[in-house]
Amino acid sequence: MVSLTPRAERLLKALIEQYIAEGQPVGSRTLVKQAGLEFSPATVRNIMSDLEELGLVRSPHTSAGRVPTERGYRFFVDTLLAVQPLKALDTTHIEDRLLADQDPQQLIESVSGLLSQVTKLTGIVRVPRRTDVGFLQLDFLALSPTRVLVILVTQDGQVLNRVIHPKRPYSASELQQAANIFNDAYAGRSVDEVRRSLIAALRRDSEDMQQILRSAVEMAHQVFSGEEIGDSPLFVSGESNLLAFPELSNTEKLRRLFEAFTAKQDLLHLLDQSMASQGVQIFIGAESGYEALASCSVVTAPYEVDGQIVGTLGVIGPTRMSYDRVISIVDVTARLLSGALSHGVAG
Amino acid sequence: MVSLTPRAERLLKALIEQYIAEGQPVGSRTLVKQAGLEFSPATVRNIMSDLEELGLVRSPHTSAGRVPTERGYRFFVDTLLAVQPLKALDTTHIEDRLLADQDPQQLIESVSGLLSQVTKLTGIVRVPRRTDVGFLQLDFLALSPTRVLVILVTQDGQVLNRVIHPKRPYSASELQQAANIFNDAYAGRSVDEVRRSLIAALRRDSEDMQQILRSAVEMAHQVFSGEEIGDSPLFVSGESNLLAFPELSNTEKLRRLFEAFTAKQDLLHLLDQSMASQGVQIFIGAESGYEALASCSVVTAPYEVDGQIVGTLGVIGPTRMSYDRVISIVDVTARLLSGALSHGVAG
DNA sequence: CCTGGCACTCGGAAAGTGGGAGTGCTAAGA
DNA sequence: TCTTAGCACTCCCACTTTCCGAGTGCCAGG
Repeated sequence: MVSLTPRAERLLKALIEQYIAEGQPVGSRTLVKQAGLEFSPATVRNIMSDLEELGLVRSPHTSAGRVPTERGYRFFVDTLLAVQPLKALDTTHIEDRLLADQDPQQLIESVSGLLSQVTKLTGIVRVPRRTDVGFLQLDFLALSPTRVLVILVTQDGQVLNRVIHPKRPYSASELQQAANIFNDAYAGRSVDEVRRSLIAALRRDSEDMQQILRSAVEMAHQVFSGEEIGDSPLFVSGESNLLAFPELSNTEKLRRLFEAFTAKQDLLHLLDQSMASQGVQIFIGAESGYEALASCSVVTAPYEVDGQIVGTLGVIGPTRMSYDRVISIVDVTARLLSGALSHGVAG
Repeated sequence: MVSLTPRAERLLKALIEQYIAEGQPVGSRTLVKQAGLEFSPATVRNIMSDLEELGLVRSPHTSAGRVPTERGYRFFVDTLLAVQPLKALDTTHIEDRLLADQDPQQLIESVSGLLSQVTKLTGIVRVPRRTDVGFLQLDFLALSPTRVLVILVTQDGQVLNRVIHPKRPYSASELQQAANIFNDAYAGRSVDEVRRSLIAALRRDSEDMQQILRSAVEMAHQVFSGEEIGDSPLFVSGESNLLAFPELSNTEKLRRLFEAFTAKQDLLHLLDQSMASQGVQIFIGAESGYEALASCSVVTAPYEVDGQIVGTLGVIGPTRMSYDRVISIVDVTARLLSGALSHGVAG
């Protein structure tokens, strides 16, 4: 939409890079020196004035240099930024960290920590709990006469457990039998299907069922109706990295941000959006639409299992972040995670 | 050790209470007015001078009022503080929150959130994973030809699971048989015992064993040797509450503190100490022995299951915290949690 | 031993100052 | 027409100065 002369583009790029590196408003003289431009500060001033009219930069005050606006960052990211591939060193570092951990669930959880360590920002990962996953097995174990441990296993290896308090005591063999009947009845169906059938079965007249299956259905229902299945938890790591940025150290802003990390609601919505599209997505400042994320940018990328997008990971930092580096890290991490997960499932 | 005249005690108490409430150095005049003392500011000054010599208060500078020292807080907590019982309202609030959640593991986890919400400080809970707990059942489930899900259940209802990659593929019935043999062999022993026997069994010549048991032992070993059992995770909630305190907003201090929350190592050690003794324990400032906790106090209390201490919970806040309130909240929460857990196990 | 009085100290807010970085504008040069 | 040097101007920031008030310590009298 905005079109600039090549020279103006070059200038804007240099300005933003300088500002990202130093965090100080950039003046015409510094810019000429730093970027090795072949025209004079006066010319730079003229061009910067144009850029200011276009809303790509602004001066905090008359005698300060220029600072990128959110629109400026957006233009920079869309048009000027050539994301170069990560150094092999970094890639292997990430790869090593991802391969060290074999259990898919743990793997995904550890990724937020990995992202925060590599970027020195805050890492976030939305963990999928697919509800179309296959049901594998249910177990009833008596812990005490009134407490039964129900263990639900899905075909992708998730294990969910819950302690329930049945109406009457069951013997170990009764529980065993109930589990067997239940497993036979529901083998191979998806978790969603099982949940629906359970609800239907509970509505139906209990006379239709064997007494023992009836009990099994009742107990199983308490696990299948739990929030854990289909719930999408969010892992956030490295919040304290953000304390290092002076532009965020405004206590009120920081407080809001940290509350958003705790509440997670806004972040979840944001990551949902990201899940709808492929590749790296970038939300700069107000673009995210959440007040708490003002003066922050979020870089996200979905990850896949066997070609299907199942979750999102990303990084949160100040708008003044090293976009090229962060983008490539997020991108590579998403790819490597997808690979590790698909690999894991396949063999 | 230190003994004060009743008047000096009264003065110190009033001073500390005032300082806790306002956060500003307390002058002689304010103290007289605020605490309704029947002697003059000059007298108060004399007494404060004595208190300063004893190291219980200090002035930030010549013409400021007095501020409690850590020693002063310690004396206050040990001698002057009469912890009044919590209002019934608060108690029932905590009680409700604790009863809402039935699963012991979740219950314990939610307590840190509860503590942080009620105190507006940071809540911490050390979750026990006792290794002397009884082994209940092991399951082997084939996820794919090369991936076996191992599920370990203890008698207190903990469920641990791990995906392993056995050397050769096993059929479902082989796995079932292996689990049966294993469960028969180790039924009723403690997790620790099982772990030890597994190691011993692996050392012994494999000729002694049935081939199938040998496989079971090898696979089980990978789960029992995992760090999860006997590992003691730590839950921390409400870190961002601490952002509200000006005395901590020094960025460097805050950073250290948040890093301690992430690393958890120091906190774990501290809570271990607390677990060794009964009742509420208070660590004021440097008493904790951890640099990161400077100008913070930690109030902890162990909680029990059936009369035996299994874990610790507590609150971290600035040294200038409302000790009486925090102490009673921590105390009540520990008692109620103990009750809820013991109740749960018993019936 | 308490208390009023008084001199003293010190921090912090308010106001003043100078320097420097940076701008916009203008006019001359390419 | 575009670029550039020059210059006046602006404004922040860091520094100093000033001033006030809160608070202290000490002394002398009750």
